[in-house]
Amino acid sequence: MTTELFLMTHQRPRLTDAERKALNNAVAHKRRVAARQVIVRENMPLTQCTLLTKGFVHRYKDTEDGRRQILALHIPGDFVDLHSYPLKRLEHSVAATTDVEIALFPHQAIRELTTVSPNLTELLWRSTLIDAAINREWLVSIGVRTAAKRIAHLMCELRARLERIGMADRNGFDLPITQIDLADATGLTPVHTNRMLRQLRTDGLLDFRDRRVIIHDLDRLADFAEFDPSYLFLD
Amino acid sequence: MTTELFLMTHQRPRLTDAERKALNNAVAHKRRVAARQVIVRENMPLTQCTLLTKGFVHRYKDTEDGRRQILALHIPGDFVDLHSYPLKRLEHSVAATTDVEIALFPHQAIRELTTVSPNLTELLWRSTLIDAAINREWLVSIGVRTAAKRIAHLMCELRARLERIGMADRNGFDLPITQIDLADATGLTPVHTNRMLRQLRTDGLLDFRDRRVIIHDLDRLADFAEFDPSYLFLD
DNA sequence: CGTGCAATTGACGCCGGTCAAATGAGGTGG
DNA sequence: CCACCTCATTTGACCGGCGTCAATTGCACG
Repeated sequence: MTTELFLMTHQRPRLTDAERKALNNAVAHKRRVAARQVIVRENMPLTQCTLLTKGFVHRYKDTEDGRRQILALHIPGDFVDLHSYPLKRLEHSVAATTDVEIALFPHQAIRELTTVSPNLTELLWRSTLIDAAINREWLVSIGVRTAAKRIAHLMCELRARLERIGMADRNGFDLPITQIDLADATGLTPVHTNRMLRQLRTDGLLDFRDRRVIIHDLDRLADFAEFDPSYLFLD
Repeated sequence: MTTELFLMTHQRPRLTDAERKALNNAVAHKRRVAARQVIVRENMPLTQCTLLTKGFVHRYKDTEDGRRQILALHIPGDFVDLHSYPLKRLEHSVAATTDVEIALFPHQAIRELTTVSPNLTELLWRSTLIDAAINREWLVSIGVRTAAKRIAHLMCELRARLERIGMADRNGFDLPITQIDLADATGLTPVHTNRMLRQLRTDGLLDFRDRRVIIHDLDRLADFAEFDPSYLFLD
């Protein structure tokens, strides 16, 4: 089922089988997109939403002086731009990090869902707000945490999110992004990101190489990063 | 009308008079809160939402090492914690910046609104997502902008938002926050914030003193800050 | 085998943080 | 009405984390 991972990560409010089926039926069609291709361009009028079913996607904003801030990293099961339904456009862009598979939901179909089921409305709404909570935690990271802790914190977050869809365990996970992506997500330079990764590796906290994160002692890493997952609303 | 400023700042989707009235009737009661008092505490179960009708409020998170990151500044007409309706708790705290007046909406009343009116649902949902868009723009600010530009950008944002509710014009606005608040919002230290304010003043871009922002040339300020208001969805 | 991009490392510089102290303004109690 | 306290603002001196610049290495791919 296309929406399987999404529903797996959103346990509340509880849905009836009819509601689950209705959500799944709202898919208009599916698409594949190649790595590094732009999926949604900033400020373009939108009429559908994107659910990520396979691969990784990132949301980002380019600045005048050629810098890029990554605003979010999305994993399978994430409703990447559900917020385009009430907003009708996005103020940032979305691109495929890896080769991906996506499912498209016409805004009109979502509106019908919200008309029929307040329960489903609440769940979809909630989903967009958990994304916002993650945005805020990143604000805290970039605002007050040191470079090494920012990276460590992000890794803890990704691990927790990936674990829920069966793509991570306590010892690590595959992370198909570059150090440049990681730098743009944490507000650091690639050079300094590299140095901090080396330090984290030397300290035995984290080993990120060849697109894979290896964690030797998750508790110690979480402790170092001051990671408290309550902002993820994992429930 | 309690919801007057809120409706003034959310023009779409268009509401019928009945919908406006229904929203207004969802207010359970009003309260005053003194400056610096906490209104919502992190992770406490919530059963109602807070609409700010008078004064300023901020959302923030404290870190273990005693630092504070301000996540949002709210002005009259803002639905400060509407996101608590789908989330049932907040992962951050909310406090009164000044003496404030607030109106409280029980979650149950909001649920009834969403059951009755998809239109109203979309508007409320949209409101929470505009807050999220502002969070993301702050992420860009802290992630890639220099100290002076961060401050200038925030001032442009606040001016634009305040103008819409008649509390600012092109020449400036009252801003009842301290330099410490400003520092915590921009991810800077109070000392450096003070230095940057002096520089902005010297450069003739911005004069923030005695709780008032004076702008001599808005276009020049916006240009310096690379301020593009599209993320505010002002319409 | 050349091309291009990611990863890595060293040298150096600067933006913004830290520390410390002075000034000023508002509030409160004697 | 003044003494005193508290907190915001301001400034100077110094420091360090992270950025900048530049070069090298490694790897994938055509």
